[in-house]
Amino acid sequence: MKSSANPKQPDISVAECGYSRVLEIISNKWTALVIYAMENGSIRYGEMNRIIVGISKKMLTQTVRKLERDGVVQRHITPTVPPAVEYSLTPLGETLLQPMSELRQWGRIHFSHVETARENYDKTNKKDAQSKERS
Amino acid sequence: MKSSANPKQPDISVAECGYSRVLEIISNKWTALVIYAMENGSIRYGEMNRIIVGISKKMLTQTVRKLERDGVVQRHITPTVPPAVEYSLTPLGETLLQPMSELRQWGRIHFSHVETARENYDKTNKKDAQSKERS
DNA sequence: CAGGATCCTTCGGGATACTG
DNA sequence: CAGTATCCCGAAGGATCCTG
Repeated sequence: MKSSANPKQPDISVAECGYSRVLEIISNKWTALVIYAMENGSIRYGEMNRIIVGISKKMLTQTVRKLERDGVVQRHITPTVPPAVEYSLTPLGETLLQPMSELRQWGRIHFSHVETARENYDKTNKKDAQSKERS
Repeated sequence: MKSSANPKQPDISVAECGYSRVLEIISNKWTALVIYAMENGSIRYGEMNRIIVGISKKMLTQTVRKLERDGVVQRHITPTVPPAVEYSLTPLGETLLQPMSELRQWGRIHFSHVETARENYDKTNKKDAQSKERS
């Protein structure tokens, strides 16, 4: 509600930043993995559940539903006796692969640097009360 | 612990995906905004607190500390009478600007599409119990 | 097979008050 | 000015059981 009283820089708001909107879509724990599971085409529910290490059926369903609602994923139901459900990226979903793969690249290239920085930081600031590291 | 029993596709794990590592860094609510606040150079604590709409001092400090620990941000303290603290991106931090701006671009370009998809989804699946939308 | 429903724990993060 | 310290709540997410 408060307009910028400081002309030096524009206000940065969550609402106006396109970035926040993307994070709203892909920032949770499993979404990215689910999208990657579909980057080679259709994949079945159970297959994803096996391939994505550590995900529960609840979280898989929840994640995939949210992505479907956002229009980045589609469901194809084959009404066989045990129902077979296939998931795949929509054209909109495919447009996400590029920017996401850049982030993944960044992680591969720079993450060791980040880990080193963390060790140095923790070494310098000897505070056991923090214990923010996850060996 | 369980190795891939399915040779058709490699396992996708949180631990092995570079993407998850990046999200670990930038996926929380404020990090991206804080980084954007620094993309034009050094900026003071209070200035960020004013520019980033809605952030609390607690969250600003917490976010900036985490980024410092990860090596993407540096602190410069000028020990004047009221201390002046400047924050800026490290070289490592600057490498994040590019992939992040692509995500931001995606949001600007495609988010209206997502909103439309949501409306259609909610219209089709008339379930008030869901109420996942945030007008 | 592909979920839905429930319960329960953890944690992000907001509000407020205090400090060097 | 630039934080730190507490309290507290709602949402994220895991575990378990049930179903068409």
